[in-house]
Amino acid sequence: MITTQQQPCVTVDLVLLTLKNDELLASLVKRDHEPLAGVWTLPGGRVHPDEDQDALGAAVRILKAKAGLTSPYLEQLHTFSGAHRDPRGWSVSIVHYALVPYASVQERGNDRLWWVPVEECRSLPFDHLSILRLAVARVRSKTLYSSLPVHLMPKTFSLSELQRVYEVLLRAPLDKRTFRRRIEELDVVERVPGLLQKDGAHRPAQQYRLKPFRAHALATADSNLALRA
Amino acid sequence: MITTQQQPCVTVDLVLLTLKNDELLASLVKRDHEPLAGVWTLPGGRVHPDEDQDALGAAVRILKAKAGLTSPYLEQLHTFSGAHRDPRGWSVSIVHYALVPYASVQERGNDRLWWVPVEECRSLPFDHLSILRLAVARVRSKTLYSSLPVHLMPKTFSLSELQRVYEVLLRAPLDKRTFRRRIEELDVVERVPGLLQKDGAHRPAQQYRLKPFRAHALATADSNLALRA
DNA sequence: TTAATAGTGTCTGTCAGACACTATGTG
DNA sequence: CACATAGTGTCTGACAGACACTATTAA
Repeated sequence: MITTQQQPCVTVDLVLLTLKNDELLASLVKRDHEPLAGVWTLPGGRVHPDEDQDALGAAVRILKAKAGLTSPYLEQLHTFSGAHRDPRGWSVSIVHYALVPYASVQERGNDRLWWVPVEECRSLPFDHLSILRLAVARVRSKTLYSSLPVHLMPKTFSLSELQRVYEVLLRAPLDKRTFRRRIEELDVVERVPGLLQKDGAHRPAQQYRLKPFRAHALATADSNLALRA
Repeated sequence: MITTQQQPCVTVDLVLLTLKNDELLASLVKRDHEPLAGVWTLPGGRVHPDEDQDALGAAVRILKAKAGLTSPYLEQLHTFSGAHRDPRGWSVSIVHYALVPYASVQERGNDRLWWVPVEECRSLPFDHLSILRLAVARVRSKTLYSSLPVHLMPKTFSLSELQRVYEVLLRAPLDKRTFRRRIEELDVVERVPGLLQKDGAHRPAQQYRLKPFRAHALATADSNLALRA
């Protein structure tokens, strides 16, 4: 493989995010090849032209292989490239980010995944720290004006729980009335008829779920365009 | 690994946009190689690992080579990839978009560039029409909340001219007072001291220019994050 | 009853839109 | 002067934030 050097190596890396105990977590895997075998990095892998339709397809495949997840919210983030990001030479990483409910992470308990609070990630190999930071920034930014965080929720949830998730992502308290008005306008969740959550000495909460047609949003491009147009 | 063929071809394509006579124009070039030699497409080319630092560097090089332009607003748009977008096989295009003042297009008059009103682009080879549409949508979207369109303006301009550009991009009339309040808040342009534009039987207009530190914005990532944080 | 959280009614300050007004040039 | 465009003052309706209030459960 002397000429492979001429053509850049094309990979897909993933930033897999979930929320547990009011903390945003990212998943890392242990590298099994050199260079840096045994070091924790973002999950990723080469594109397989023979089996992947496109980069999104590769992301789906890698997500399935490394995390056992099949249909979370998945969107292209940015493409990182250059001569110096990987010691093996000029490389391209088409980075995608995914949001997963912590419940589905637990279901498919996967020892090879390590979930780290994003705030505690201070160093990662290659350019993976910048990648992680960009993904987190993107999610926080979209949280300001979209319903993106619903993809971090379990199948059903209360509006108070959803508000808590927004507050964690935005690192600021939100007003209950304002929050509920916004969510209603966004029109992405619906009441689960008759389902209440009783969990303590207080009024039970109406349960909500993602509206069906939004449930498997695989955004291939800037889906926020529609929101503001 | 027998597999140089297996490695996808990595290219950078450009959506070069300018504004002339109240119309948004995109630039096309005539392909000089097969397949589709002689057909008009978006400018682009392979990444040159030996001379390009990264994809942005390749974009800058291609922009210089094909359009003679050196420092317009340039930003990564999206990466298009897959087995079916190019007959030669699995390919990756890291698409960037650039905004250029029509004045600088004229200076470096380049016969090989054809400027087409984006509304009139009804078909392009490969997936270039989707690419063009996404770029235009991105620019229009950012116009709603950012100062992006200033990069389409000549060195100095009046606020009325800038408003006209916003109106063309948004395809809607804007209120003068509201527009000027917004531009002032964005804090990206400054008065050119004492410079007035006299062009008719009416009060002359104060000239403005980009604030210096923003003049050469080469965004490597989502620069709109900062705007909304 | 109290405590705790769910959910609603409603006031108010802010601000975008609307638009009338003034300013300043040419002919 | 008339006319055209530049630029400003200011009113107002809509709405986000604030917060008090009611609702409903367990203990």
